[in-house]
Amino acid sequence: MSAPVRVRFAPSPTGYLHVGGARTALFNWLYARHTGGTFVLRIEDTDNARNSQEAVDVILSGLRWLGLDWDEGPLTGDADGPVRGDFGPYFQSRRGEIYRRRAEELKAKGLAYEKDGALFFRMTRDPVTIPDLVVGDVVRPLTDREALDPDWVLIRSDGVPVFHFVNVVDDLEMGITHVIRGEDHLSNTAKHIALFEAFGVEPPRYAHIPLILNLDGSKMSKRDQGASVQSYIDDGYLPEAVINYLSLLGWSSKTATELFTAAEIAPLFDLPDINRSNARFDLKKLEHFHFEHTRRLSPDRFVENGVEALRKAGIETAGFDPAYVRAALLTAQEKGKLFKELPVWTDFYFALDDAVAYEAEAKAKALIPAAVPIVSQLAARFAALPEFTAAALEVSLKGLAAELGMKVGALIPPCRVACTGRLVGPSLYHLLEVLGREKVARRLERARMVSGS
RNA sequence: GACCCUAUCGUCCAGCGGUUAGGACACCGCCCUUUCACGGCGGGGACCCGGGUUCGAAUCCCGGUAGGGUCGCCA
Repeated sequence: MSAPVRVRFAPSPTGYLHVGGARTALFNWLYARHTGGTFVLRIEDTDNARNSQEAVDVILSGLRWLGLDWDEGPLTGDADGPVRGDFGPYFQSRRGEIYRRRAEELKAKGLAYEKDGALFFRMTRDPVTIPDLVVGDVVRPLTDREALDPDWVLIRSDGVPVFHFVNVVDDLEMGITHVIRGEDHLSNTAKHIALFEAFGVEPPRYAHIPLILNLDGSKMSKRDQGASVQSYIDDGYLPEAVINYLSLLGWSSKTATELFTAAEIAPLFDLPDINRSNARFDLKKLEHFHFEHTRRLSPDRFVENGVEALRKAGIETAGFDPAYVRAALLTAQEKGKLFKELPVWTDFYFALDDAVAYEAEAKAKALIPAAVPIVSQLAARFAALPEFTAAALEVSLKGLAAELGMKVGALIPPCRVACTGRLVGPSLYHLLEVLGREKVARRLERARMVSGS
């Protein structure tokens, strides 16, 4: 029937991957996976001044982090490096010969002419109808400015071809069937369609997706909260959370659940279901998805991410028993915090010589003279426990509270601060079990002395 | 200035001529609870405005308004 779908993500290597670009890549990826088509990655590095291998690497690593694998395109940020696919080069900076050939074709057809050293395209004066899969048919007449001089530059006087030209030539040469891109390109599509017609070929199908704006409705620029994919990596978000959240910006599964992985979304995803209105970026909801996905994460991956997060915070876990590290980190999984915050929740497990760093407020509140008898009696009871388990510890602590005629809530803070240095943290009894008899004993003893002084 | 797109709770979505306008996030209250959370229960909160069409409009049409986008020898 219809030709196999070929879509592409064509970022310009500006040094960072914009969240809007990430969603464009995601929608292209989803459509390719939905249709069994091909997802192409092409680097639009015509603007030599700001191109570098590092800038391309940022794009590649961002996409890889998100799990958006491409079927064709560069394997590294090196424009002359290894690629996959038969439609290369995948860097526009390496496609000069193709652009020259296509420019000659237009000149031969009388549709392009030179003026002032630049090559101009003889643009149609008639309104162009843009059939869009998302918005419907859009009729784009010339604006008043354009009407003054409808022709536009294909190749600048310095010999560098402009975006509209290379974009169309590449889509044509690479056999792109569906152009899924931001709505900011909608008006310009008239130029692109006119060019395809000049080449005598059918334009691809277009799907212009709405933009992502800041929460206050302003346009999202580089410095805005959440604009860069790198910020999610740095803050320790789970990529599946970012994917999940982004997929729901402008698209809806129309099902009861909103919690999905990219692989689960692909079968449900289709172009006509995409919204027409812009969406605002709400970090709170992203955090919600992070929470949900984190709780569902396999223990192995959670521990792996956790160890890395601790390392970034300067806490080395290599010197500890792997089973201990694993058990320690896992007590924090249900909290669903960003991995950047994980050190605050688990650093006490790795305090050298059990010299727990007491948070000022926690110490002032819990490690006071009144805590001395509590801490020493707890220490005595814990020491006598046959089994050092969460369940036994709970019974023990609650039993002591009852005997002392005190509320359980009065014993908790001294014990928690003694062992963790903080007033909040993982479930107390579980954390005690993981720390183990020796560490808990040493920490209680130290807290007893600190409280008495 | 011209042209294009859009318009449902604070936010993201559902709705596609007849619904008590639904869900999620956020927010508020209560319960549970060793802290913070989780969880459970409950609550407040929206169809931008004005005209049409229709027996009947959130849904269709027109206008206005507002927001966004485009009109480069930037991408």
